[in-house]
Amino acid sequence: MENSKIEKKWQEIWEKEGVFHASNNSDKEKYYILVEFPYPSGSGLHVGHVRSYTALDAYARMQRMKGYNVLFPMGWDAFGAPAEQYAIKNHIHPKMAVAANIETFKSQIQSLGISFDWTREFATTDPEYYKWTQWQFLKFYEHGMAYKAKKDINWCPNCKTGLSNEDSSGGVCERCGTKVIQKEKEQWMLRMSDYSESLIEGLKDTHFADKIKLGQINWIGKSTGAEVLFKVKDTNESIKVYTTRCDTLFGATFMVLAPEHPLIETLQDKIQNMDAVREYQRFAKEKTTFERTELTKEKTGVKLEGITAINPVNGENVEIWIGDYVMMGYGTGAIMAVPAHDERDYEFAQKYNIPIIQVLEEVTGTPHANETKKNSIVAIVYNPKNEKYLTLNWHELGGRLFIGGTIKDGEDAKECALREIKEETGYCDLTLEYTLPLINHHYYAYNKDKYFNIDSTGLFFKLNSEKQVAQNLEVDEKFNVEWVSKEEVINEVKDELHMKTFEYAMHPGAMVGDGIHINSEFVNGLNKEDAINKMLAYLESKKLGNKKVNYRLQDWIFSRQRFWGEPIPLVHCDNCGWVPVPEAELPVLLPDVAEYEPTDDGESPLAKITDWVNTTCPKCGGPAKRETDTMPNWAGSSWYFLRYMDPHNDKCFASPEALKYWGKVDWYNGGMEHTTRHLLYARFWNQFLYNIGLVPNSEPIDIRVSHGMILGSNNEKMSKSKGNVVNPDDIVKEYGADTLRVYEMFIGDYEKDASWSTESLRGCKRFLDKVEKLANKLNNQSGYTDDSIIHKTIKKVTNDLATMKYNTAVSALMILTNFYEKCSSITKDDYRTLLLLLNPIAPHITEELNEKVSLGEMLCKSSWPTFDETKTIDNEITIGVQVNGKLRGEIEIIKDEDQDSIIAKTKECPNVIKHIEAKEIIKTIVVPNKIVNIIVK
RNA sequence: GCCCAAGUGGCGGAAUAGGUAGACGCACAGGACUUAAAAUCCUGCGAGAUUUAACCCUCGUGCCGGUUCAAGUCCGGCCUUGGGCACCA
Repeated sequence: MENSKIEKKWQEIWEKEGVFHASNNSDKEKYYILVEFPYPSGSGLHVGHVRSYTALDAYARMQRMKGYNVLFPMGWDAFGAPAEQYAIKNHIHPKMAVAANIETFKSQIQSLGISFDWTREFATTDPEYYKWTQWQFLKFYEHGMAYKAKKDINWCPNCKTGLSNEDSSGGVCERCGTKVIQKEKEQWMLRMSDYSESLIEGLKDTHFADKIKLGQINWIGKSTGAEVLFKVKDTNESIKVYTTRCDTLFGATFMVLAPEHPLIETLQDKIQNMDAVREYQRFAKEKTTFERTELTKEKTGVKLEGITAINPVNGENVEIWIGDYVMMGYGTGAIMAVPAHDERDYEFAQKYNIPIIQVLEEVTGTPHANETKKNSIVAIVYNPKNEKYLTLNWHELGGRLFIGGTIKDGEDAKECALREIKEETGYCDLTLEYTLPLINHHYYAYNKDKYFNIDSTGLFFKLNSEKQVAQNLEVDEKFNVEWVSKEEVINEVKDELHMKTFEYAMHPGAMVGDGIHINSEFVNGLNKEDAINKMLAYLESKKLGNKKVNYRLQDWIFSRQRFWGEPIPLVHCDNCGWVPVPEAELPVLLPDVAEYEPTDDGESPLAKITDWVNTTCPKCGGPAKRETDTMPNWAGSSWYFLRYMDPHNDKCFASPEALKYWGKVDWYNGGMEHTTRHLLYARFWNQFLYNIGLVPNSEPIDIRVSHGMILGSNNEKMSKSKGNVVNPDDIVKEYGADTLRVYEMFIGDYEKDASWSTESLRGCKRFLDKVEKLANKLNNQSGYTDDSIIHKTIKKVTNDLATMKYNTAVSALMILTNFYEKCSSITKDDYRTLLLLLNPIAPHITEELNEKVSLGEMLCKSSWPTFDETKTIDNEITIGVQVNGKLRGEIEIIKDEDQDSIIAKTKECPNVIKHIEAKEIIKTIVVPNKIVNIIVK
């Protein structure tokens, strides 16, 4: 059979009969399946598009056959930089290039037989569509959700446009990879951060995959903490900081302000080193220009000389620094620094020699009544020459330990450690590398029959030379001094305190874990959580601070200095300020010109088109200028799923009836790369529309799934430069659309990446050929030849198509086909059911075969086969027999056969007999219908 | 550094309320058909030991340990790869 002929034939029949048109007036239950619309690039359809379109098409086709009124639309996300770049080069209007690309994409998609309802097609660049994008922007504006702000924005010097944080992640422009710089510019913003909490909460009303929910939650970045006020000594000013660790307030030894913090200006007369401060501010700004993301992440800062803050809980003086590791855009732009318990503060304090006060210590061992308190040390000595550690092997008296000891009166930890090392091992030429955080350890000393609770200081020494003096041991000190490797330490040192000390020594720095508080007056002895609560209550009662939730999510920078985007429908009048374009005048059309070069001063190309810019004020009729910024690419895709419900409405963006009938998108598929940004924007947009009463659901999407990429046969991303690109057109031409569809469904787990293999593709062609050949062995009987296999297959395919397990659905159909191939003849019912089940994945060939052997109505208009659960369960089952957990034989049983009978059968199994004879049977486990395990001794 | 996902034959991948590991497909090998090739059909195909052969046996789902009658699947600790975030206080 000639593929291209029959494919074309059926595509035309479907089109002519309108079988895939969704009706807005239907008694059937609705089902809305959506696949992300593509950006119609010049390079045409990618085999990756084929994967997700086919997958969702298969599901849509099955749902229709099951009797749902399925909405499965397609359109074009056609605004964006590539079309504009192309237009700049070739001096044609971008809409020309877009129209040509759409035509290519559409014919490619149609050649695959995807059952989109093309009557609902639109592009985001259609004026009839972007009219409503503009209209919705005005709703944001009317409700105070859009505002213009002078902001340091991410600026791409190459594209000459502002970028959102999302578009410039990693410090480079997403489009061209140029390093992003900071530029101050007036930008339209949407108050997306107002929706932070609601965007987290709303996830509960969705059925997104967990990893997608998690991705969104992380992106929003909620954190709970406190704002605390630090007074600046001898002024009326105070500094507000945000912290998640107010329990460590007693350990705050300095503060750090963001370089742009306004307090610096307020107190500039008091700051004695203003020159240095100014220079640092310049340095910090420059740094963002160049190497913000580069490796050199060493902390830098400048102390503000002449001003001091006061720790609100203990009245201590606190140094004030500025440093660029504190960001103005998060929290309050100022932090209290607790070097003992925060890695970054620790690094900073180390570099600038600022005191470190530990206020939380880890607890090891088990507490007991009547403990004796004392202070001790654990000393770890490292010999860099042979990379070994000094240990004492106490054998059965305590195993392998480092050197320990009790601090005597008048001695500090270091002196104690040096003394103990000398007495016990004789080594005396040492350098102290680090003093490690205190550990609170509980233990029982057998030799003294006493419980102890010690504060243990860990010390990490480096051995300079192997110079030794004589040991000075007490009578009960019976150990061997041994140097051992790191591995031996990890494997052999069992004592909790010593092990923990070693961990600290390996990773010196701040102690960020939980424990009990010390040096902290009223929170001493409390753990982290309790201390946070008590501190919060204290701060609130003294009006020094309050509980505060912060989010990383920021407002959405909604302006772009580009030509090829939706014009922002506002005009600026010197008398009236910003005035919305009246609804009757929407859409604000892009002008028909042929020059789109961006301007050097960062204005949109539209700014040069004076005919377009100059207008009259809708309010006072005086002269006014249009806003020349356009909307970001994400705007059009933030609500397109609503437009599909009622795509040709010219009275509103979609009628309330249509919105109500179609409701949420039931099943939304897209790339993993869009699961944070696009999905978050779309949810935000929809939640806003819901809040102002324009849509019936707060959440627009019920289930979201993502597909894996199709890689080249060399396991790398397909790209022209790597020469591993597979063009779907070539495959359709050579093997047929159905083969390509079956192969892409069979290629592997839908949600994971998969690499292309033309050999495997041929296997799928073979499968379809086999299906075709079955047409020659039909008999005249009715009913199914084998109830068991067909009902099992119906069940498997039905469930697999609804859970995105396309690969195993295809596999089940292959098994069924292989089975029928072995039969001398099969019934028409057998064959028609096989064709029905295969139809969603391979629609053309199955329709053709169905027609050829006159099995009945067109498959896509027929009902989906149903299965009888009882027929999917086998009556005779082969189960395994294990002896001591190892498979030794198989037996045939009747379903739910009684245990005694099963056990009797196992005893007849020759190989089982071999393994149990002359042995005592201890236990026999019979798992009904699964397995038998005989335990012998 | 942090978060997430994944490691199963020569390859793509099946199998998770713990219960016969390797379904299905590819590649490969042998055979049938053919003057021949392609196509098609049949058989074999994790590793190893033994055997004329079969049966059978041992090992085997990244590594180490644990729970269990039983672990690819559960728990603890690593290693590797891929992806996301990256000074978020």
